[in-house]
Amino acid sequence: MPELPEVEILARHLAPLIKNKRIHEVDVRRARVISPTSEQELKQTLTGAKLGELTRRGKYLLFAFTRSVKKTPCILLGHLGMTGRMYLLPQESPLPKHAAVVLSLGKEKFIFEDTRYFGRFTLDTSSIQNLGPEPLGPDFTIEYFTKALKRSTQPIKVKLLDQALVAGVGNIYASEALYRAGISPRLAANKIKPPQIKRLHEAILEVLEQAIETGSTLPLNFSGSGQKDGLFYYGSAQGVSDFDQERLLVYDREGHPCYKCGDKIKRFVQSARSTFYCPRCQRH
DNA sequence: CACCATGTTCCTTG
DNA sequence: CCAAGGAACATGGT
Repeated sequence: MPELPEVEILARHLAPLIKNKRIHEVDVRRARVISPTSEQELKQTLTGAKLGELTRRGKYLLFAFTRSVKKTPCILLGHLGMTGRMYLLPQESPLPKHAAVVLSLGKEKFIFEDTRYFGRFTLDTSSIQNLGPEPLGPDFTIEYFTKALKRSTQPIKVKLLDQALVAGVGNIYASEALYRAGISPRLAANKIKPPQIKRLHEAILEVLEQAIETGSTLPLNFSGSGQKDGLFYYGSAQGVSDFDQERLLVYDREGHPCYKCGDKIKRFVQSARSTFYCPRCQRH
């Protein structure tokens, strides 16, 4: 469930819960998620360390921590992949089936669970080196966006998923932003005219900001339940559907009427990912 | 059994 | 060398 807004919400939620907590024990249950860091290195580095700030970069979580001996601030990189979750449990609670890494923090334990194990929890920070600007930061300007789009012939929907263009947009919000901007997902990036680039830029900011704001005001279910993961952690006790219906205007709405014109929303595949759009509202 | 799924990386092709 | 496309990764839901 994790695109920028979900990761942002998670970071805000988790930050105060883990800050200044000492890591007493490190349990690596799936070595794949810590690679290329070795189990030995992770344990050696984290055991006894104290957690500090938790921040976000694109879809990545940056866990700052310090070790008592050397006071150099270090970073642990977290990524939720497609199905990752992070949350605290009471020390005595049973572990979830797909717990990948568990950190004992005293009375509680920090859980990184990930059914598909596509996520990461590693000391290797190389993957954030190639990220583009934060979409909600000062570097993501229309000028930057225009120049970057000019260099690509890829369909704009595919290009928006390129984390080197802008960091944090994923498959759901790419469709959502294009729908709001009224731009066809098939349009080549370098064919988009300035007025449309501006609209798309605005739409990206709008859709991400709105998702963060909405997520901030909801009762969230970070550890999940037996429930269908759906598209979010967002899920009140009552269920997810109402909220997602309001929040997502095109994604996963194939065959349903467009909220603007009533035409049927279409689905097709680009780079092996589903794209949803309204053929009438998004012609060029 | 078939197809689908929020993401990234690696390999191949052109 | 570079851009683009697709498969692989691993598990579960429908």
